[in-house]
Amino acid sequence: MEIDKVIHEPARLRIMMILQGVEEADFNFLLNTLGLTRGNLSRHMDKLESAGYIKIKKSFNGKLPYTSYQIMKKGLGALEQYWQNLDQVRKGSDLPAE
Amino acid sequence: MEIDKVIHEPARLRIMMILQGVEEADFNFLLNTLGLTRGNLSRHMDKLESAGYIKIKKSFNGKLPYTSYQIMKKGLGALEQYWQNLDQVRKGSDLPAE
DNA sequence: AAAAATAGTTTGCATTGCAAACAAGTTTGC
DNA sequence: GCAAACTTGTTTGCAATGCAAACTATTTTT
Repeated sequence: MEIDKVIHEPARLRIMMILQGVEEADFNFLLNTLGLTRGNLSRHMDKLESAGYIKIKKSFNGKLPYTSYQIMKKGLGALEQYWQNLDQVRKGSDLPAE
Repeated sequence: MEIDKVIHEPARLRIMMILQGVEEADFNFLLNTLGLTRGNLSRHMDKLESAGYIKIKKSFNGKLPYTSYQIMKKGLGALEQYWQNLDQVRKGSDLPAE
């Protein structure tokens, strides 16, 4: 049993928990909600996209760029698995000779 | 609410969960149980000691050095707090405007 | 038209996890 | 009895990562 490092990072875990509950969320919403710097948020989203956990949707809001994010099936599955794995650790049932 | 990075590292979280349940555990027991390298384990234990979460007890088993570890009150508290914080994240109740 | 704001991205640094190399002694084999 | 191999850890060095400052590109304000 391996803890998923992509999800384990607290900022990304929070992002995944947010995305799990909504249709989609945009850059500024996440920024305000999480209190990260923009650079930091940008990198985290890249990482989540590289893992195939979210989709980045770029468009324009009027003339300004507008970026929003959507969790993907793979991301939902990974998130669920993550919590299950953590439950195992919590119960101690990840140790041999239980 | 801040996730405790000292505990958050999966290897150290497992170590803390083990130490929580026993009087004390020695180096080789942790080594075999967790499947880390010796160097890696040594560093993790240093980190936990620096945080004041465990006590390192050095003695001799016959003529060979023998190192064992014991969780401290501060460590127990931090571990409990850690799980509480993670529960908050899980419930989404760490977000503003809940 | 210059200055400030918006919306992100890229770069660079400091920290950290990890294993290889090292240290210090002990036991085994010849 | 001494060299080789084992035990028990620690230290060193590298690669990856989180983080914020600096940058890009465009738009809005003054």
